[in-house]
Order: sequence, then structure tokens, then C-alpha cells
Amino acid sequence: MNPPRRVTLQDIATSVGLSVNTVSRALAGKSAVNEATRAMIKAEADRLGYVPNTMARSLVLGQAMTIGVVITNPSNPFYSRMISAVEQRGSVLGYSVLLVVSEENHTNELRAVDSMRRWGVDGALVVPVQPEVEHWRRLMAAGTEMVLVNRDLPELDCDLVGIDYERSAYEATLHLLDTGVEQVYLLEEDLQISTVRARVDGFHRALAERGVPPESVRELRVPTRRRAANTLPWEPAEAYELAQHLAADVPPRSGILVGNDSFALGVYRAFSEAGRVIGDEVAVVGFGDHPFAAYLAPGLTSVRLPAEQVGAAAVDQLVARIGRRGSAAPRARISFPGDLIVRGSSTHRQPAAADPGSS
Amino acid sequence: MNPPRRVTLQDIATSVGLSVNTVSRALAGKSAVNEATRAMIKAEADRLGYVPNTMARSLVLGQAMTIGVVITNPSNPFYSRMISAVEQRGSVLGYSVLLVVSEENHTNELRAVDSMRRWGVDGALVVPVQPEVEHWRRLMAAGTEMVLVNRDLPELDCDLVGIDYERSAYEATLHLLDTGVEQVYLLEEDLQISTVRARVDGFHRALAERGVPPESVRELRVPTRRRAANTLPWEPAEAYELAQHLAADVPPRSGILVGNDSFALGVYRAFSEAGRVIGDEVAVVGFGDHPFAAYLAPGLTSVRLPAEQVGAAAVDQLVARIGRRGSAAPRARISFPGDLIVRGSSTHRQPAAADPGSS
DNA sequence: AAGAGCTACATTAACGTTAATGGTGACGAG
DNA sequence: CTCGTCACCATTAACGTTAATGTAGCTCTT
Repeated sequence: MNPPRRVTLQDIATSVGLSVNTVSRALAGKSAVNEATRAMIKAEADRLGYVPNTMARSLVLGQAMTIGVVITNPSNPFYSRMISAVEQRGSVLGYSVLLVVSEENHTNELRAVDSMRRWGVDGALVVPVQPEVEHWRRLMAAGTEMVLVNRDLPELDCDLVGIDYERSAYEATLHLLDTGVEQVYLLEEDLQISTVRARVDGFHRALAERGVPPESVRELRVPTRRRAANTLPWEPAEAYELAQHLAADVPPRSGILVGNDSFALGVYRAFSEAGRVIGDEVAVVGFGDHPFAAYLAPGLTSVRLPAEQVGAAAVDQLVARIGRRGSAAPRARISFPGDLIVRGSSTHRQPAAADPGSS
Repeated sequence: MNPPRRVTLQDIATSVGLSVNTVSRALAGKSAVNEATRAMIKAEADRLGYVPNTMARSLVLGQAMTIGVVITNPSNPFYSRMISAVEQRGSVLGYSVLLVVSEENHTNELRAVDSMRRWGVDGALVVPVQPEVEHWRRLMAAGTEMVLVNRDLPELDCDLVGIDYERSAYEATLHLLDTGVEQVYLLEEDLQISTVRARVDGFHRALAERGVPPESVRELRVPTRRRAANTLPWEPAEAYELAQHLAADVPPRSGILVGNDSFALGVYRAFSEAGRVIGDEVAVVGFGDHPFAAYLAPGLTSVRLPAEQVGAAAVDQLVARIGRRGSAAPRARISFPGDLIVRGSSTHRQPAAADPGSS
């Protein structure tokens, strides 16, 4: 009834009457083993149901064949898609994924660093909660390769794989202005992170380029007061409350750029309740192209983010770093473009498009 | 420039002039160590920046202090919330999380089993892709404790922690009937999994209890032909196409129970485009209470699922199993009730409720 | 035919940790 | 004074794997 003891190389060795090392080399496909012997050993290994012990192997090889992934919140569609890609790509390259969820919480980040160090992961993919960097510095100082994902930490000398939010916001804003809006609003997350900063920059660049006067622009931050422990960090609820005031004040021919599609949900509801028509008198553009974006009425114009590409590229970059350990390669910054998907929410004075959205 | 060699017990031992074992016992808080000596050792450990090597410890202790989590798709809000809870609860109990994403793909499940066995995880939390069980049987036979989450595998003698979908569907259907609908539709996932079966059962029980005649009922399966590798497994697109036909045929005073909220998105769009009013002539009830449910127009009535509770309970159950290894405790089946959140989509002949939804 | 070189295996050591067992000095009891 | 006890620490072995080194037997050379 006791759990069956695991089959080891020793078991196979005893069974076939050879040494442990020969069995190891045979199964590892190395030379200096007679092919007939190798076949015999492999057959016996199969028969006994041998599975190599990764812990023991990692211990002696000095590499864990594991990458740590520190994510803020898997409920964010961007990150959930990214996790899938990371796990898939990692497995192709022979790496397992050790997951830690920070929930935008600094204490959890410290826990993550501790966990990574204890396991001796070869590298870590990190979506940081701004702005502390000391713990990450410790992790890197301990010899763990690290790649930031999506969010940058300017103070940290570390690779970054993410999205060109500045350009995406720039293009989204231009699109908003092209629809003929006269008043422009920005609804952003109230977080001190690089992604928000980049989107705000792109927003400003577009406004400057088109000579939009300051009085035609208003920037708002949606407070991210967390309600419970396990709620979404970017609740539509917060945006909804803010948008209720907006729905009462906003003049016709207005455009709203929202930092993420969840906020857009709140805006939709607030404006709908106020009897104001999105896509007609008010244009809305979001970020993330969440699964629901194409199915709202009207469809939500949104910037599609290549989360899978980001995840796969981040793994590749990290594994490359692991490969050339120690060599102080210069900091890499890989960014992917967003893709503006135009739908009914930003096609003024037109009925909602029938197409679920295409690039 | 080379990565700094990791600090080991030996380093501390040499530094303080004691044996490795004494240092180990001192740091482990065990007896047979002078308190003054212990303090001195701890100080030196801190000074050198010692971090215990989990691999080495796991190897000698014979337990990995790791639980494997095999999830089908983190983009499903239910699973993403569950992952968070699992990771959090696991960390409290001292367990790390090794994540594998199956993407509803059997090959990935085989890969997951292999990974779990190689790592020698103490236990695994599994959301299975029906209906093969052989590989799971192998995993359990190898001594890995296992708990199924959300989806059951009747053929497997294994704990299950999930949702009482039968009861939830029963109640949701009763609610639908209570709103006065005369024709009832069921839109379900086309998957051979226990959750779908349970919901269908609950649906039928409610119909039977109210004596709804067969000609007033229609059951439809939304084909889950995967479009690309990394799309959602339950794309609203599939439901949308199906609902387009429905929107043309469905008589007034109809009710539609959909297996998940993503499908509801497709239904909303199809009916909206057909000029039919949800919540007025057609009632819709979904499953999952996805973040967008409260923000659609009208708000989507949906069954809220306690994903966090399921995740935490699954970890607890697994850890309990690990604790009493080998003792063939009987199969446990823990299920949590869903919570029907009534919103505008199922309040016939009434304007959309102003409240974002409460239990 | 003897040394060189090769093949095919065995032996030994190491990775960092914990558990089991050994040993030494101080102290108290008889 | 001697023996046992206890506190404290050292020594040894073990977990399962891989790498480095050792060795026996064979073949090839000259």
C-alpha cells in the first residue's frame, strides 16, 4: 500500500548486471556504450518504468532546467495568454515553469524572489510591480538571469520584452482624432508603471502633432483601490463610477482613449445608462482587444496585443541569456507593435459594423 | 563576471569553524545546538547571503515540496482565478507550483504527466481533457497524489474538487422558467466532460419538475473547432454563428441557458444584429459570471462560480492526501455551489436593472 | 611480440542537503 | 573515584544523478 519506490538507475544497473554509470550513459545517448548493450538497457528501463529524477540531475549539473514566472494577475487576459505561450515555448526548449502570482503585491514579489533563489531557477520572467527594484537586484546578483516582461524597470539593468505602447497609443489617438472628435479624454490606470507612462506619452505625441489645444484634452486616472483580496486589479467598477460623471459632462463629438478594455466596459455601461450612444456621439478606443471587445454593442475598437509573441520571445531571450551566462551582454529591449482593430465604437455617425473585427 | 557560486552550508561551516551538520541543525531550528552557537551561525548565514538549496533538500527528504498544476487554458477566467488561489494557498503551506498548460490537448497532457514524474512532485492538481485516463493512472501508480479539479473522470479513483453544476443548472433553469418563458433553449459546449453532463442533467431535472413538454425544449451544442493554436477554447465566435440562426427562429418569450458566458457574448451580438431585444422578448442566463457579465447591456444573468474557493480547497485536499500517503482513504468529492446573479438579461418586460448585480 | 591506441565498461567523486550514528567533555550520583 | 548521563558537536552515509578517471581486453602497428 505504501507508495512504490521510484525506479532509479541503480535498479536498472542491478537488473542488467552493469554499473550505474554505464546505464546513465546508455540512456543519455552518449558514446562508449555498445549498441546492443544500449538497446538492452533501454528495454529494461522501459520495462521497469524508469523516469529520470530531475532533481538529482539538476543538482549535479548545476542547472535547474526551470524558469520562474512572476506574474501580477493571470486574470488579465494579456497575462493569461502570455503564460500559455511561455509554458509552451519553455517546454519546447526543455524548461519547466515555476509560477508565482504577485497579485500586484510587493510582499508576494519578495516571496517570489525567495522561491526563485531556493529553487535555483536558471532564469526568471518577471512582470514587476513598480517601483522597488532592490529585490530584483538581489536575484540577479545571485546569478539568476532575468527578463522583464511587458513592464519596464528603468532603474534595473535588465532585458525587456514587451509592447510598443507609445506607438500604439499614438496611433490609437490619431485614429480617434481622425473620426472627427473635438474633445479628447484619456482614462488610464493609476499605477506607476512603464506601460501607463508609454501610453500617455503616445497620447501626447499624437495630440501635439495634430495641434489639439490643451482645453480640448482631459486626462483621468481610474483609482485602483482594491476591494477584496482576489479581485481583478483593473475592475470595470472603478472605471464605471468615474465614467458616470463623464457621461453627464462630456459634450458630443468626444473621444475617449481607455488604458485597457476592462475600463471600457465601465464606460459602456455608464454611457448606456445615461442614454448616450457610443460610436455615434462618443468614440471609445481601448487596449488589449479582450475577448469581449468584438461582441459589445457597438464593437469596441481596441489595440490587439500579441501576448503569445511576447511570451515566446521572452522565453527565447531568457534562454539565450542563460546560454551565455556571465557574459555581460548589453541590455536588450524587444518590443512588439500593437494592432488597432477598428470597430463600431469609433466609427462616428455610422451604424455598428457587422463584422466582428479584422485588422 | 562569472555567476557567483551559490553559498552552501559548507561555506558557512568553514567560515565559523564548525561541521556542516551542525550548521544544518542550527538553521533548521533543531535541538542539540547551543543557542549562542546557533545565533552565531545564523548571523554568518545572513552575512554570506545563504539560501537553502531546495533541490538538494528535496532529494534527500524524498519530497519535492511541489505540486503540479495541469490546467487546460488559463484564459478561461475560472481557471485563471483558480490558479491564483492555488498558488497563494500552496505557498502558505510551503508548496511551490509547477505549471503545465494542456490547451485541451491530449499530447500536452502526456507531456504534463511526464513532467510531473520527472520532477517527482508530491501531488498534482488536474483539470483533465476527457476522456482518456490511462496516463493519469500511470501518474497515480507512480505514487503521485492527485486531485481532479472542476472536471471529473468517473473512471478514475481520484478526489474531485469542483462545482455543483447540476444544482446550479437546475436553479438557473428554474429561474428562467419563472420569468415566464415558454420556449427553452440550451447552448452547451460540445465536449465530453463531466461539467457539461452535469449542467445538462440539472437542466433536465428542472424541466421535468415543471412539466415542460419536449416540444418546448431545444438543446444545441456549440462546435468547438479550434481556429488557431492559441485561441480561446470556447470562442464566442462559434456561439455567434449558431445564435444567428437562432435569432431568426426563436419565438418571443424564449429563454436560453448557455454553458458559459463567452457563448452569451455571441448570443448577445447575434440577437442585437437581428434587432431582437435580450431581457425583453428573450431571456439569457450564463455560467461563470465573467467580469464583463455585469457590464453588458442588459446585464447578463449568470451563475457565479467560487473559483478561489475551489482552488484553495483543492490544494488543501491534495496536501491532506500527501500527508497520509499510502493510506487508501476513500475518494472524496467536494463541490461548491454556484450563485445565480440575476441581471437584466433574464428580467422579462422590464428595463435593464441599474445595479451591477448582487447575490 | 611489445607498445600504442581503441572500445567498453567499472570505479570514484561530486552536487548540497539531512539523518543516523559516534565521540568528547562536564557534571552529578554512588 | 568511577560510572552514567547529558549537552554539544563531528563523522559518516545517503538521496539519484553525471563527470572524471581507471582498467581490462582487443586490434593495429612495426
